[in-house]
Amino acid sequence: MGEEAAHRPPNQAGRPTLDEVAERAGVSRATVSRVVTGSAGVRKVLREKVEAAIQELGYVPNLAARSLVTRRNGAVAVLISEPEARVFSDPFFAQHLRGISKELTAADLQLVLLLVDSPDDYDRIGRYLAGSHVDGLLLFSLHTNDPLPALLRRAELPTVFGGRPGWRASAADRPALYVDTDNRGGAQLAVQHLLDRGRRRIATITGPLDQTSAMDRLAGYRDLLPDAEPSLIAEGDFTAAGGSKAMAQLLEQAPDIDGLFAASDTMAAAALRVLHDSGRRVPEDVAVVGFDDIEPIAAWAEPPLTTVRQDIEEMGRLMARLLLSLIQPGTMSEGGKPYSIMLPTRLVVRQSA
Amino acid sequence: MGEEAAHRPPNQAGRPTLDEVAERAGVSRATVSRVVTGSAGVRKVLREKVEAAIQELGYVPNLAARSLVTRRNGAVAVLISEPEARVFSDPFFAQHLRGISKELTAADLQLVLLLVDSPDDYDRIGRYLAGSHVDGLLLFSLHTNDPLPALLRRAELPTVFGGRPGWRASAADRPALYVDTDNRGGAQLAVQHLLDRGRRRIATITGPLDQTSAMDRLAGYRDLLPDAEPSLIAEGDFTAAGGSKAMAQLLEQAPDIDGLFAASDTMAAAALRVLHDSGRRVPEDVAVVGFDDIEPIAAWAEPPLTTVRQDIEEMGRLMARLLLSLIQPGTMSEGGKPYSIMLPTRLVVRQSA
DNA sequence: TTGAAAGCGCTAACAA
DNA sequence: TTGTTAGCGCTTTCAA
Repeated sequence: MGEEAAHRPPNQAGRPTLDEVAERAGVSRATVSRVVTGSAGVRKVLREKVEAAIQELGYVPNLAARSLVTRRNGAVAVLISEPEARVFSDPFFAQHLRGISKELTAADLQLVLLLVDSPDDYDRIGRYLAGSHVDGLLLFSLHTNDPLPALLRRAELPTVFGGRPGWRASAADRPALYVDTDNRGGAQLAVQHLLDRGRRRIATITGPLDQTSAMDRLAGYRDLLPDAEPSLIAEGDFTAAGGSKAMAQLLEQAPDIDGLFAASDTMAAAALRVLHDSGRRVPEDVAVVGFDDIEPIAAWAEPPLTTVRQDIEEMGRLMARLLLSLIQPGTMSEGGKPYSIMLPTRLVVRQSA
Repeated sequence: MGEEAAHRPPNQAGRPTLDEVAERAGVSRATVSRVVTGSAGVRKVLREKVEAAIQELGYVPNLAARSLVTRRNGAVAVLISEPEARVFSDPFFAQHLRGISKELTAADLQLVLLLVDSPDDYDRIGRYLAGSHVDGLLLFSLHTNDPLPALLRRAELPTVFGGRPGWRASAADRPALYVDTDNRGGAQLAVQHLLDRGRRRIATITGPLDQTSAMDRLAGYRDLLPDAEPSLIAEGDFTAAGGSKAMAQLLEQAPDIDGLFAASDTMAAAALRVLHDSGRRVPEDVAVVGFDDIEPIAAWAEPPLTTVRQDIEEMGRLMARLLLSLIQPGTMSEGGKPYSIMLPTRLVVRQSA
């Protein structure tokens, strides 16, 4: 009972604290802290003593304690707000995450994944984001009517968007930072390729038109085909089911089409099947170009898809880097202000067009 | 200069603290804390006063401060240790994550995603896990020679495995908790279906045999075909490329096969293509059964794949629930000890067999 | 270059 | 039922 230790709860799973390291190394807490944080001004002798003690004890700093005083959390949230099944029917987000993870890892930041499932989640997410648990936010897949931007304005969290956000910014807002694929240019590439192949009745299956990526791809189509009749355009939703439906609709409205630009590989693959079932040959009767270049879909489609490649992993990496420049202003090599980024696309020619 | 506030750094983005709420509500810090944590014993009058103050100030508790004293973090790590591209060529992990996220969300826990990319990462991951930043760990995709288990033993973190771990436990270890699919039973389902269809020369393409899921699926095949010759078995790696190669090898070794069980849909789809290119018809000449039932692959294969369905999202959900029972012993409804779980599979019959 | 000491925001004994 | 008080483990002035 007289034992000091008996009164204290065991520290976290018996892990050593900074004080214990200090005692072992025969220095003060402050010195150990300096060594751990890598700040200058510790003599080599002492530093080595401390490092040895850290090694022997297996000391690992407690992040909670640290961020309580530094007001930094060493963590970044990734928020994916896509209630539809689409998210999980293609590896789009997985690739993004990989890119993000690589970059964050290099900066020693943790990735906290926030998935929005139902509208109820917005509340919880809002609380979390406001709770100063993360230093920044990477935000995906906004539909134009998404309630998230409002939440964000309150949280005042450094944020980078994946894909150009679609809402009208009010004059007071800072411009949103984003990383996007050149969707419009990519669509132009696709349509130009179809034109080069001699196609003249070129239809398109769009994504959901409340997303900028879908809108931009349609805009690219229209750039080259300003006079396309409405019957050549069908709205899909980036899913296979939506692609099938849109393709069937096109075939009904314009049975004489000889080219198709589908705004995603998933929809293109579905269209391929509908075309096949209708007795049309690809590419002989109808040439098809997709978008994304998602390998298991595009390369293994029947026939393999000609498609517009976007580098998703690179997008993720750049998003992370942009966010880092926001929350660690000194760290980044570039001196200038951070800018939104538009990544180029390129055409991958396989057999469908 | 005489101002108190002038000496203090602004608190996190100007966010109110517990003290400010207390002052505003005219109560003590402790009372506010009681209200916030929902612990009993606060009069209704005071509670309402506090709640009003919280509302007005927009107070959100600082998690770092809280976990510093509670020694709980309100976060769970998901560690995916799969250096190969496979992870990102099928939606396997995305589905898992969704299930996990749902369950964790309900328990108000955050999901911290840890991705292992290169061997160097193990070090960082080990440090993170040891740094008491998370309350538990969900661990995926262990190969039998994975260095992770050793790291874990040191970290002493409550852990649930996705898929039965493959290493030999030493007697001293607690048995590992895991959630797995009945891989062996599923494989039996697949082979039995081929037998029922009258196939007699049934080959299999396995996964990488340093993973238990692959080993178990092969065991299921052998259960029904104990006399299968070695030439009917080819090792793949769950990827499309590996599936193609294995299929080509099988065709060479045993050109007369009339049935195939591929241990993943991705490999089955690749095999389909090789079979097609070799002039064989599916299912007439060779009937094919896959494993997973990953929709965009299985349903859209040519022809659509008959396959063994495993409920991946449910696996994720159960993993999370199991972990919760470990780290919140009181909370779970079941009184008993936590057990490893084996999920059933079922055959989805489409056109390939 | 080093150490002493204050305090980050919160919870949880303990007292009242 | 409420308030007082003592830290959780760490960084960071400030003095020595």
